[in-house]
Amino acid sequence: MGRWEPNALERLQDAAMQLFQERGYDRTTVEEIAARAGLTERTFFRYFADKREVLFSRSKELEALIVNAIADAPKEMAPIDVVAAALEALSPGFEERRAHAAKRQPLILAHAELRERELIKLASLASAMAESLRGRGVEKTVANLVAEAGIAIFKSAFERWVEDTKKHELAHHVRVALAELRLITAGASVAPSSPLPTRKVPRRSRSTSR
Amino acid sequence: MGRWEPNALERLQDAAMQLFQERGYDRTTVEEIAARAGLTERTFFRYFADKREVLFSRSKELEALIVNAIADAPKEMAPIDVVAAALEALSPGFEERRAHAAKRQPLILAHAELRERELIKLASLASAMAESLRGRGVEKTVANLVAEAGIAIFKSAFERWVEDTKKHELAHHVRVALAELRLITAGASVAPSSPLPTRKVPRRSRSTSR
DNA sequence: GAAGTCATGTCAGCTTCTGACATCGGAGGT
DNA sequence: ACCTCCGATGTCAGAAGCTGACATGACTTC
Repeated sequence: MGRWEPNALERLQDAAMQLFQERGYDRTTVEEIAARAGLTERTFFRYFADKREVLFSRSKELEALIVNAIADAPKEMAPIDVVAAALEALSPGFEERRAHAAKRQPLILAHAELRERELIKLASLASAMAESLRGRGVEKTVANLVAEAGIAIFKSAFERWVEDTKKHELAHHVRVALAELRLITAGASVAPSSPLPTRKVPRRSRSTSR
Repeated sequence: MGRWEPNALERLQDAAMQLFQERGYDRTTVEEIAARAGLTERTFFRYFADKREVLFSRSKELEALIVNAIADAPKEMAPIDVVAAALEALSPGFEERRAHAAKRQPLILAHAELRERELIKLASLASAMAESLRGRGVEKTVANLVAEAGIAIFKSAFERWVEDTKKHELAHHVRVALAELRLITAGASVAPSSPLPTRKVPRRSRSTSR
């Protein structure tokens, strides 16, 4: 494998985070990041397709985790519950990185460029989820909508998790968001019987996989 | 107002679309676009913050339409129905531009840069919708979720509208998407009574505004 | 017709990103 | 030990996107 100093990729990521914190994202050049990592600009672009990617390289792992969780869920489980369970399964991994997320998220929110990148990562995640659902026999348009609903739940849950001073874990917020989504869509049309229930945060419906 | 040849902005948009069709997005430079419009590169960047924006300048109008439709909806209407009605209200405007959308959408889907921009426009739309819902007294987290659900519905509906060989109007697809979303979330947990209905695409629940 | 205003042009420069080619340092074979 | 190969990194040149500062030209207004 690699000779030279090891972990070039991580060194670049660390250097980037440091510099973004020190001077802000747009007053940091790729050349500076590379220099701090003891590398050259050209090498940076061998590891990351562009400057933004240095903050998003973990997204493929996330995608894999979710896709697997969806594929492995019990056959009878309803698609929306499968997705919610898959999101809950991310909880431990997120818990480890709460501190990192707390630094990273404000940075992303402050820069449209980075917001865009985050959004396309989520869109890619949605596609992967939809694909995985179709593997379970869910029809295409439904799979797409469930995946989008899953993203909506995740966004809502993640946002609250980051801000949560009580430090509830992500899984908790996922359950809350799903319950809220159910309340929201529980109007008429499908089951014209029961008018919105009053209970605020019902117990979740299913267990987490993995 | 402006002297010189009028409609610089539209000339730039038209030139851009032409060139993107002829050579593709990334083999078209801003300089070329400006030249075809009879202007200079510098002027292009006075009208559009970056190269991508030339394809997205109408998004603010869209946002305004939706925000107003939400604000003007009847008091008693459930938030999700308010949003769906607002989306249905866009139908006529979209119908006029079906041909344009048919050229533009494949272009966007083929280029990650443009996908990103589209996604952030939708995110901005979601924020605006949530804000407008809060103006109706909807609680913050609920407003955010309803807005995200609205975006999910819109994406689903728009995608099908673009591909629809039968040329149903957008409003129709919005109703279908909302109905599907209701089926999806209609599991247990909120109303543990009725097991998933079998009907595939139920009639819509509410009327459209405008 | 002088002054002012606003859209546009000109120019210089930075940053991001890429292709082509050179180099360096270890792995493995002999 | 030596040679050869290969993969990670460096070097260089350059295109394209984007910006600030300032100049210019056209049309309005008084």
